[in-house]
Amino acid sequence: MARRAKDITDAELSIMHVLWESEPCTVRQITEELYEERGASQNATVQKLLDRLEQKDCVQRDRSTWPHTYASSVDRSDIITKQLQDTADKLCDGSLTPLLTHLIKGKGLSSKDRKSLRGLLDDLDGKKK
Amino acid sequence: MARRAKDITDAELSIMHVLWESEPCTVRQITEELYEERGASQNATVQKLLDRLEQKDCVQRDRSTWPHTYASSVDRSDIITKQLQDTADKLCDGSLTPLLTHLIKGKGLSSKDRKSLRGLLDDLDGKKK
DNA sequence: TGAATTTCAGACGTAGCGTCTTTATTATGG
DNA sequence: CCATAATAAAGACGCTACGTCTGAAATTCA
Repeated sequence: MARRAKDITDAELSIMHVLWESEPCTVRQITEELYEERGASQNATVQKLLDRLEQKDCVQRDRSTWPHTYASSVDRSDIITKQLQDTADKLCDGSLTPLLTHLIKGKGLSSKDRKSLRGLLDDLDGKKK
Repeated sequence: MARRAKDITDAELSIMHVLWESEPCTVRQITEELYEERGASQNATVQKLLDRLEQKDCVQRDRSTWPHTYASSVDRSDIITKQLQDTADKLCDGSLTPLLTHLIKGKGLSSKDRKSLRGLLDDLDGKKK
């Protein structure tokens, strides 16, 4: 089987969400944000998830502080890009355009959305010209 | 952890691709398509994957024929929808619009693409009016 | 009926995930 | 300077899913 770069799991993603909201963070802060009661085990779980995120190059760890502080080294849009490219690879031979047309054809698009998208397209056309 | 509807795995997806190309299919046909040499074990693997796909309501199985024949009961665009919605749920609070703008802002968009997208938007506006 | 094919049920090894326990390390208040 | 609390580090555990394979029952056809 093809060995793709590791995906971010759900539990890991919940940690990324905390970091994206307020960086940098200590383990303690993250645990308090995610768990109702903060015991030793919850702390260790968060720590482990951070370890793995560090290995995946998704968070940066500052060992000069005590306690260590963590900051995200990828932002939401990086992950969106990766995810969309992944979907395109698996389902559309790698081309993103089918995803786009699919999204546009879908229901949940208000007239305001359409307007702003048209604006984006205009910008692109303008720059290219 | 949240229990989402099962995703289609890579091996399962390769089977779906075969079905999407030519339905209905027997196990044998699929195996021949996917494996160089077709032994008993390869057959069983394909069978098992089809079993799981059936459980996930992704393929339909016709037990009145011999050998049984299989046909997809979801098409590519259903899975694209699910996948995009999944991404939106995880990364954009469920809204698809960020994905769209993200895609449009991305590089790989030719002027022809932009033109056809604009056409799609026009169609939508027209119908709504 | 016998041979070949297909179906069915179940097992296996591997891997990842989320969690937890234990031990070592660091900082801090008395 | 020591005792205590907090944190870091390392590793184990149970679970689930995945892809694969084996062995036995069922079905078709010559």
